[in-house]
Amino acid sequence: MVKGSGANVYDLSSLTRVSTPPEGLSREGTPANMADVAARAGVSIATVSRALRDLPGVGQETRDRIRAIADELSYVVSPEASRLARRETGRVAVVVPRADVWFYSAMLAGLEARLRQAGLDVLVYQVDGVTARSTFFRDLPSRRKVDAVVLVAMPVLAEEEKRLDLMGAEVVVAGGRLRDCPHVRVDDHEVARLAVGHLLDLGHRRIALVRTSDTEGTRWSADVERVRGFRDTLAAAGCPLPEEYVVTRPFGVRAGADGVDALLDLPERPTAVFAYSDELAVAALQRLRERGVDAPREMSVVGVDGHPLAELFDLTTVDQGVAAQATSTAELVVALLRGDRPERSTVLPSRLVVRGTTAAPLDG
Amino acid sequence: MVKGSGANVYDLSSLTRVSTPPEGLSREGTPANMADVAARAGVSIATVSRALRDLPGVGQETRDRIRAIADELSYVVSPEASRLARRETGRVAVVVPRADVWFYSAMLAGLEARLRQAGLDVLVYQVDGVTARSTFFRDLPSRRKVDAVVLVAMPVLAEEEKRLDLMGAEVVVAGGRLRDCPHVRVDDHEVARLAVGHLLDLGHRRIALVRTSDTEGTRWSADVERVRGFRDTLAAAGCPLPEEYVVTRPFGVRAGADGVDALLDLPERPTAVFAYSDELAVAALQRLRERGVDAPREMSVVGVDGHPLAELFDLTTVDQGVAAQATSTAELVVALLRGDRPERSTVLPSRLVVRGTTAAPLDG
DNA sequence: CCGGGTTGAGCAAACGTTTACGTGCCCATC
DNA sequence: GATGGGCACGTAAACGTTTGCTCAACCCGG
Repeated sequence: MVKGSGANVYDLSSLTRVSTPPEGLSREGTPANMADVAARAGVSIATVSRALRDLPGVGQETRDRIRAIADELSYVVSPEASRLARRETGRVAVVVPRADVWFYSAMLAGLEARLRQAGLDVLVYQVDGVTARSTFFRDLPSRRKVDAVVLVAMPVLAEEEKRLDLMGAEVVVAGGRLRDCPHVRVDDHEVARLAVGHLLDLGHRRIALVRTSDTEGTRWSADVERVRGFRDTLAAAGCPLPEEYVVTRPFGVRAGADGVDALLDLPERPTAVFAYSDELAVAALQRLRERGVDAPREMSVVGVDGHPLAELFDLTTVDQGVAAQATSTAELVVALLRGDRPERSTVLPSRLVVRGTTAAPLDG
Repeated sequence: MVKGSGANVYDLSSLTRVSTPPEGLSREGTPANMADVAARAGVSIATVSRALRDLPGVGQETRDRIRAIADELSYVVSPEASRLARRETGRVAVVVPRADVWFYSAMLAGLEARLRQAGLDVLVYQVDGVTARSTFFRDLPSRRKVDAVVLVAMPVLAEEEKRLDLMGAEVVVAGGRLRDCPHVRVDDHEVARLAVGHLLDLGHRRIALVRTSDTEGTRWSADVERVRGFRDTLAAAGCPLPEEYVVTRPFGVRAGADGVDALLDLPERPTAVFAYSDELAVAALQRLRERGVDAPREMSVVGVDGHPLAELFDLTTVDQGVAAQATSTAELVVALLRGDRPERSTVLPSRLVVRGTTAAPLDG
């Protein structure tokens, strides 16, 4: 307490309604302020701020005293006030089509874990369907609420892309790419090549693809590339690809089963199926079983993802390391917010995991 | 700049660094302020605030003009400032053990959807394991950041419960109950009764339970009640229950498989299994198949949840209406924040869905 | 013409921090 | 014994809204 005409430099009127701070937790109800802590410690608000944030310019003794008092009052800073003053929110929005689908929930889980470590809060936005998406990009509900937005495998129309600039936050893409946004993904062409290459190696020549559609006409990079990888790999091996071998079904738990049905009813059945995701593949396996078709003897199945179920069902799959993608994306976000100039584009490896649902075909 | 001596009441110095607002989006970079809008409209900040929030006291013409200008500048309020002033955050924390497990992700999805409708943002916290939980309750990282906290099926120690009061926000529980917190759940005793009752009706007498443990010693109400329901129903029917028939395995995708293994190796096998969740049940079915035990002929299986996989695998289950629980919880939160006095405790119905994995036992 | 009610709008004080600047004070240095 | 440089801390101006007051103008019936 250096200068000050009297002892009490901070007259009570400045202390937001504190008249006689009771012994307990400041005034009833409302949580303690910095002002309360400052008053008790007999220092200025500025000093409290510095002390609590480990900034220099505060004596060790004062610092300890302030700490103790803050603790006693169980004081925490008001994030609103703090962020208003420092112009950043400490929040990141994670945008997914829906939170209850494994791929997205796994991404969300990984992102949250890593971002939390960095002291950032995670806001979830579910944006599903074309209309929800267009409203999202029209209103940009996350504007000014977050420091960064992570779009998880979200297809975006060209005109919507333009509005990204208005977001007023770093935009990062996970599990695909979009415009010139920094992103983290796997090489989906390679994913398909791994899966189909494995089937070719086993001797398959009649290989089908089962995928789900967004039913919305927007092309998502991962989708496009995976299909292209499928076609390219077959073409490179000189395999014919009848159009009926590419089956698209609306997203849902039955998609894989329906896809298999279509394939089994074909005059010339494929001997192997490349399923777009493990969930699809598991559903496919189940339907095969129901129809008495033995996998892998009569039909091989390979999925994509690295879903826990794949292990359970002994499913051959291309693991795209969702957890790694999530962590890497989170790190990208953190680096951008710190003002670093991180690698703007990371392509993580995918890995073929051979299990029991693929084998050589019965007939050559 | 107190009382305006001239026409320009809001002199530029108050307009945060605006010297000559260019035609475009206010000053470069930084988003537009209310002050910018006010200046352009030639009105006071207060009027802008009222106009944009549909508060009375603004002429229709002025209101329209302000709206147009705000639109043109693509202005959005700063949530920090707004919330600092009105003392509420407009945010709700959803706390789950982990986001990548179906039950929690489905809850999260349902909560987000409904809360978003109400204009609330959703912050996710993953709090898994006993140490993470104790830190969570020690630091209460969500303090002052949210208006309400939704704990989703989260076991809490007695001493941790005490700290809930410090949260400084409404605390609501989904999928269970806790202290005197308002909550939404199903009757888990009834859930077990439905499942086991169904098996008894089919003629089973040797019925086992497979559950997962949190490995942490904390008892979660739903767990306790489900186990009790299981025991009570069997007891009421005069069924013996050897202790080996209650199998607990650590959480994970293998839990169901491991549980089944233990049961199959018993000298006297049960004829039916009540699985704690559909994921467990599906894993159990798979292991039965691998070991050549036919379900339901040699062993009936019933799960709990209403997981999409249950339909796919034709699994008999007790649907606990996760979506309904989520929605109902969200509505409870909204009502509490509005200051209503809603029903503090809602018990939603659960429903037995009979499918193909349960049948009469082979031997009486 | 007058008084009272209504309406539209501005003033300024919060809200609770952060931070660029000051300002004494102590101590080492020449 | 000045000089000057840290150090510890205080001052006050942001940060961008919300909201209780105040006030002028206008309308209308009497």
